[in-house]
This record gives sequence, structure tokens and C-alpha cells, in this order.
Amino acid sequence: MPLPKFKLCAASESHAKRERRKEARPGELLEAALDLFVEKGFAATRAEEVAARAGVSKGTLFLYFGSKEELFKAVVRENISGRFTEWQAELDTFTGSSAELMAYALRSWWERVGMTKASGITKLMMSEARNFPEIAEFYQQEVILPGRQLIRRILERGVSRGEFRPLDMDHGIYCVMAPMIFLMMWRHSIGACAPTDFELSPERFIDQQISLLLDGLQARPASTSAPLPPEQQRDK
Amino acid sequence: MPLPKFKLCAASESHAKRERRKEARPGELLEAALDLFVEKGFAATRAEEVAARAGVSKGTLFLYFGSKEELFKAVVRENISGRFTEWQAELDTFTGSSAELMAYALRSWWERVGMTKASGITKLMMSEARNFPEIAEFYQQEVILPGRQLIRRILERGVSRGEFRPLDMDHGIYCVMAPMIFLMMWRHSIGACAPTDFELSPERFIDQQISLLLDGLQARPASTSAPLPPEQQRDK
Amino acid sequence: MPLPKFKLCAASESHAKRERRKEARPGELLEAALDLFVEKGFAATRAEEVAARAGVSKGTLFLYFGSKEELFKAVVRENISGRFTEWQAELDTFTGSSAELMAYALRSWWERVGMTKASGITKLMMSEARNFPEIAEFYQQEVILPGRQLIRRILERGVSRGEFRPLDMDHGIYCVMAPMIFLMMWRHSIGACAPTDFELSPERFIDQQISLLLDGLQARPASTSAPLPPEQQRDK
Amino acid sequence: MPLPKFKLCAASESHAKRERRKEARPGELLEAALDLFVEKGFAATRAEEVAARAGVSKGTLFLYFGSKEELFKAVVRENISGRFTEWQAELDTFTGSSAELMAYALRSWWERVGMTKASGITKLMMSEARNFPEIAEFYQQEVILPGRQLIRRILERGVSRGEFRPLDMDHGIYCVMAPMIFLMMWRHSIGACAPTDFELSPERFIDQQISLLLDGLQARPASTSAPLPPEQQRDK
DNA sequence: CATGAATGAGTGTTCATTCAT
DNA sequence: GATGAATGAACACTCATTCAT
Repeated sequence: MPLPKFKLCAASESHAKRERRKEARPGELLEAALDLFVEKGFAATRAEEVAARAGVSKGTLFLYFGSKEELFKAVVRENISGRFTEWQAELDTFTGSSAELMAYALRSWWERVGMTKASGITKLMMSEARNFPEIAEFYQQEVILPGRQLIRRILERGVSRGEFRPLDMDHGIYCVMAPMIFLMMWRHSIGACAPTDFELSPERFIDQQISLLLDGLQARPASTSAPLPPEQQRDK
Repeated sequence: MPLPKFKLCAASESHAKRERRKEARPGELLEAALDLFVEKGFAATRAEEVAARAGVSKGTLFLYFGSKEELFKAVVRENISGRFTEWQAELDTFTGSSAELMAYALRSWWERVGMTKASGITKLMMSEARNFPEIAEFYQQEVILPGRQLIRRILERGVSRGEFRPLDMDHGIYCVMAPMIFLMMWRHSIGACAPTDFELSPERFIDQQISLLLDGLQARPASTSAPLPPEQQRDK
Repeated sequence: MPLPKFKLCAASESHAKRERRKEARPGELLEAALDLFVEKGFAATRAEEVAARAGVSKGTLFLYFGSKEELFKAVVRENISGRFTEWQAELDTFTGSSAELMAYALRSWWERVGMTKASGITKLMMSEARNFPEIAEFYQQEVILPGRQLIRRILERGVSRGEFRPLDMDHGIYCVMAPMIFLMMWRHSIGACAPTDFELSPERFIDQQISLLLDGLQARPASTSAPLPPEQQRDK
Repeated sequence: MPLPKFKLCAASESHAKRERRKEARPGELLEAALDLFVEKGFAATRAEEVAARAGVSKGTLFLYFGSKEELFKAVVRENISGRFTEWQAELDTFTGSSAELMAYALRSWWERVGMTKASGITKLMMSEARNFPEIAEFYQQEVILPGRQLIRRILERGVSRGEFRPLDMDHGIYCVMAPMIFLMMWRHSIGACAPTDFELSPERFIDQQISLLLDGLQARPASTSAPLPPEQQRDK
């Protein structure tokens, strides 16, 4: 039951502002819910708190979402990008080396997903999957599977062009995914509450990851690796 | 209702049995609690359920742990291995190449932590850190920090012996940790409830990870990589 | 489930009704709580019972009072008359003899406090003081102390006008208070549950108390004591 | 089910000490229970606490008293002095004036009951009467009634000898009792927890009470009143 | 007899959900 | 549509009571 994003030709002009607000409601609620579910988990998040953060009353929440669980499902659905196909297309038309493609993919993933609030969904799924198996299944189909496809295409491109060495593709895919998933988890859990001497920098982590990943992936012996931004070439 | 006046030999014996039971209780409860907290999260786990799984009544749980939160803390504390120093020592005396050391470390980590129930603690912490900041802090100090040290030592060994190329050590450490943390998360979340066409094999994932990691780490140009068991050499 | 679009005139009216209900709630709850606390004590009174007697559900009680203890405190606070100053003023302008003043004070106390539900508070305090020392302290300041002042003024008036003999004022005050306190206790404890052959009549007890207080027991020639209503002159 | 105070001809001499302790148990429990019931009320007193104060385990308490309620009843029964008849006899043989008798009675009541722990029973009854009507009834019969008799005899003696003026006997009796009951209540409630500028002295309160009871408040020429101890003659 | 581990009915409190306004 | 007062099922926690030792 994805909520309509637009309600074209809405009423008269005088109601416009009001309508816009009204139509924004579900979105505001979903946003508030995402924040809170990510922060505290499903069970520990109170419906009233979600409503309050969205600036509406408790009753209104249930006007838009039949139950807390429905809200949860909607949050997941809403934040699952169906943008995989366009993304796929983008990568398909990439003209550089496979190493560059990989680097580009990971970096743009960070900008488009990792660093945005959408990354919270992953934390949410990891934390709640066992309480919502159907949603987890849905997530698998809509996110994990396409994500794996995306990475697979990149790897296969590299292998088929002789840029990457052959490898256990299935597990290799997870090797590429794992650090990204870790990064999302980290940001939304320990990284968000227990500061230490050392603060992990996502960008540098990704650069480092690219560097390690490619130098391991690339066919021997020439290791002209990934195009790191100059200021990050220096290792510690 | 005449009571037996003497119970000579049985006395100490039966006393022992009860004592043993009493001493076993906290452990049984902690184990049950770990399972359930990992599975459902702190908030969604009912105290009575923990008790039931441990084979005792609700009241008994509170006999040993003052509150649900106390139980949670005890679960974390109990499952946080203070075995880092001995592990450190073990790795310090390792005589093989640094590549072999890295491979050994990751594989033995899997056997000692990753595949055991203790790995659930990581999922627990990732899910609940923001609800229990003090515990997260504790976890940081007792697990993350020592873990980072351990990995740092391995990397530094490789670098100083010229086996590994120099690298941004701090983030490199997380690159090594990340896939392991991912693995634990995965096992205890999506991996435990949403089966797909492809089942991730932890062992092969780790092998693949080692393979990728080392070929990226090792100094050029000789790349005789990690010692993979022969049957896993074949890629897909 | 079509909703009525307009409810023109009813709106403010019904809103008012609901509002009135909402505003009445705390009072109804406090009244119910007073009854039950007085009857059964704090610990033995169940929150749900209070709610039921006030005609609401358990949850509603906690909507108005954060906890049972809060409810208790509110009950005490609510029933502690701050009317001492006006009462003082009233007695200050009394024009009769001090004996008449004393008689008037005790009798009007009975009508305004003793015979009302407010007297239950005293029983409550006596029974629960040691479980709620802060509240007891509050009661001391707000009730006992002003009460003592009130009586002191009456006694001092009598003494200074030569109508009363000088006396240990501090303890004398308690001698006046004691029977009134006893009366409240009695009404709300034994007097309310263990009927005997003889039922204590508060009014006659007070009259008798006035009589004794003013004239004492001992037989003596002239005793133009307090103005007893004629029908109560006859002793048993 | 009053517990036996003595178990004559108990076992062999070697067990004597142990036996004595064993037989002291019920008494120690009753004493502890009295303290706690008086202090916190029946409902708020935990059985384990009673046991702990008596130096035994929780189980032992239930060995001697079938339930908490049984314990309560036993506490009341145990502390209700059946000494009224001997007291009556003592007062019957009193040879002084009736004023002196009254003063003597009140003062010796204070020493024998008021100032002892037994006074706690009154506080207990006042607080719990409505929760234990049968016990309250029992208390009425065993304490209130005989007490009233006692006072009645004193008053009647005075009246019949022309020392006291005739009065509404039934209520007069309560006028004598009330301050004593107040005193017990006070000591065990507010007086025990909310200290003020002025501390009520029971002895002086009783003296003052005697003085007022016998002579009244009003100033008059000759007042040969009760025999106050010299140092207390001075009024404030 | 004495113990104290175990129990589970009972109670305070929370919070998703409803519905009159 | 929106509100928020009301509900009551659900849950953490307590404590009188039991009973194996």
C-alpha cells in the first residue's frame, strides 16, 4: 500500500497550502518513524513519539497507518530505492576501467545511500529482520538481490575484460558489500553513541577499502589501482 | 506427615545437587537471554520468555538479576571475551608469513568467535547500542579497542617486515574488521530468517575475503597469496 | 464507514461536555482515592480499584497521576485546607466569652472538618506518616502547625482576659487537639467497622469534651460553664 | 492458636540452650512483626523482613505462623493485655481521692502501656481495623470494652462519692480515653517521623491532661486539683 | 526443625489503538 | 480530517507461600 506521492489537480487554489501540508503528512510521519526506528528499534519506539516528531497527534498517525507494524512496513518500503535499474544503466554505460568503475560505484553509493538517511533502513533490517521475516524477505528481494546483481555486473565486467582475476563470484560479491553494510551499521549504532579516540571517517574508509579491494582484484602484475583523490594518496 | 529424622549420606549429595543447580542458573539464564536478545532485541524480549527458555519461572529470573536491564548488561559482560591478551600472545609467537598470520587470525576468529553464540553479542550491540550507551561504551573498551589492537599488530608486522605495503593503518584496520562484523550481523539477522537462492557460506566468505584482502595488501610484485585449502582454490 | 461531514451547533457543546468531563476526572479520582486510602491504607489499595470507583479504567488513572504515590500526595495536598487564615480571622472577631469561643470553635470544627470526608486525611496521615515522611512533614507544616496556632490563640485570649487560668500552653494545645484527632481516627477505623453495644455520638462526645475541658470533672459549687444545648444537659 | 510459652521438662540438659532459643522463636518473630506492622502497616510489611529482623529465615516464619495474616492476628492477640482484671483490682483498692485515683490511673497507664511497645497495637488497630474487622471486633472486646469499664469505675467512684459531678458517662469515658489513644497514635506516626520545633512530652501532656480533666480551663478561686509532681506545677 | 531456592498470582505501569468530539 | 481522552491488553517486577534438601 505505497502512499501516493502526488494528488494531481487538488481542490481549489485556496486550499493549496493546506492540501500540501496534508499530503506531506505521510511523508513526514515516515521520516520521523525512520529516524526513531533506526535509533531505538521497532519495539522501543513509541507511536506517540513518532507522531510528535512529525508534528501531529497520536490519532493522526493511525489515520494514515493502520498500526505500528503497518507503519514499519511502509517505512521500509518507502525507503527502499527502486532506483536500481537506473543505477544499473548508469554503470552499464561507464567507459573507464573496471577498477575505476568499482571505485566510482562505491563512492557514489556512499553519496547516494550510505551517507543519507536511507542507510538507516539497513540498520533497521539487520536489527529487526527476525521480528519481521516477511519484511526481511521483501528487503532481500528488493535490495539485496538487486544490489548483488549490480556488484556482480561490475565484477563480471572486470573479469571478462581481463582486468580482474577470476574469483568465487558469489562470495566475492559479499566481500564488496560487507564493508558498505558495516559502514551503515556502524554509523547508526556504536558510531552514533560511543565516541572514542579514533573517529572512523567514512570517506577514507571507503577509499582504503577501494584500494585494498582493487589491488587484490586486479590482474597481475600491473597495479595501477583505483584513482584516489590526490590528498588521500598518503598512507599513514 | 512424619519427617525423616536422618538422611545421612544423602545430605551432602543432595545439597550438592541443589547447589549445582543454583550455580548453574545464572549461566542458563544468560544463555537463554543471549539467544532471545539476539533474536528479538531487548525491548521485544519478554522476561518470562527468557525464564521459560532457561526452564525456570519468571520469579526466578529476578532472583538472579535485579531487572531486565541488569540481565542485559550481564549478558553483554558475560559474553565479552577478555581473552584478547592470550590471543595476542598467540599471534605474537606466530612464525609464518604475515599473509599466513592474517589468514590464520581470521579463520581462527571464525572458529572461536564468529561461529559461536558469542557472535550474537555483536549483533546485539549494533542493534541496541543507542539504547544502552554505557554498555556500548563498555563494549568499545573491552572488545572494539582490543580487537583493533590485535589487527593493528598483524598489519604492522606485515608492513615492518616488508610483506605488506604501507597503508592508512586506522582505516585499514576497519577494512579487516568490517567483513567479520558483517558476517556476525548477517548470521544473526537476515541470514537467519530470509533464505534465498544463494546461501552465504561463512567459511568460503572468509576465504574469499582473505584472498582479496591479501592480494591487496601484499607488497608487489610477488603475490603468492594466502594458503587456501586446495578444495577452495577453485572459483566459481 | 462514512463520517458525518458537519456537526455545526453540537461542536462547542459536546466539546464542552468532554472538557467538563476531563476537568472533573482528577477530582473524581482524588475523591475515590481518598475513600480507599482511608479505608484500606495506601499499600492495600489497588490502583485499579481507585479507577473503578471513579468510573474510569486503570489506564486513565495514570493519565492524570504519574504513579500511585503521586496520587497519594495529591490526595493529601488536595484535602489539606488552606482555610486556616480565614478561620483564624473568624475566631479573632468573636465577641463572646472565651468559653463560648472554645465551644464554638470545636463545634464548628466538627461541622467543617470532623464530620466531612476531609477528616479521613488525618487517619491517613496517622497510618501512613512513617511510609511518607516528606508528606508527613508537609502535613505538619500545613495542618498541625496552623491548627496549633489557632488553638493557642483561643487559649491565650482566655488567659489574657482572665477567663482561663494560666497553663502549660504547648501541652494544653495538644489536650484540646487530642480528642478531635481521636474522633477522626475513631470514625475512620474501629468506629467504622466494629459496632458495639454503645455507639459513640460525635456531637455528644464533643459537647462532653467541651464541658470537661472548661469545667473539669470535679464537683464544685458554681460552674457556669459552656453553653450546652438544653437537651444535652442531662447526663446518662 | 496462641503459642505455648513454656514446654516443660524439655529434652535432655544438653539441648537446653538450643531449646530455649527454639522456644524463643515465636516471641522474637512476634516482636519483630509488631515493630514492623506498627511502623509500616500490614500490607507494606514484608514477611521476609520480619523473619530477618527476628534472625531467622523466611521459611521459618511460616513454620510458626501459617500465613502473614495469622501472624498479624497473633501479634494482636499476644500484645493485648489480659491484665485488666488485676488492674481493676488494684484500682478498686485505691484509698485516696478520686482525683488522685484518676491521676494515678493515667500515669500508671502510661508507664505500663503507653510508653511500652504495646502501645503500637493501638496504632496498628486504628490503621488496620477496616482491613481486619474480626480482629477489630476482638480488640473491641478485649481492650476497648475492659478499658471503658475501668474508666467507668473510676468515674462512678468519683460521682458516687460526690467528688465528681454527674456527667454523660458513656461519652465522658471516651473523653478520658481519647487523649491516651491520641498519645499512642502520635508516638507511632507523625511523632516518630516529622520533627518540629516543639516536641510533645508525653509525661507533661498527661499531667496537663489530668489537670484539665479534673479542673477544667476556667479560672476560679479554689482549685485543689490533682497532685502534680512539684517540678511540673509551673505552667508555661 | 531450618533453610532458601523456586514459584506464580497479583499489582503498578506502559502504550498501541479506538472513537467521540 | 484531526484531536487527544480513554481504554485494556501486555509486561516488568514483587512477594507470600511452598517444599526439596
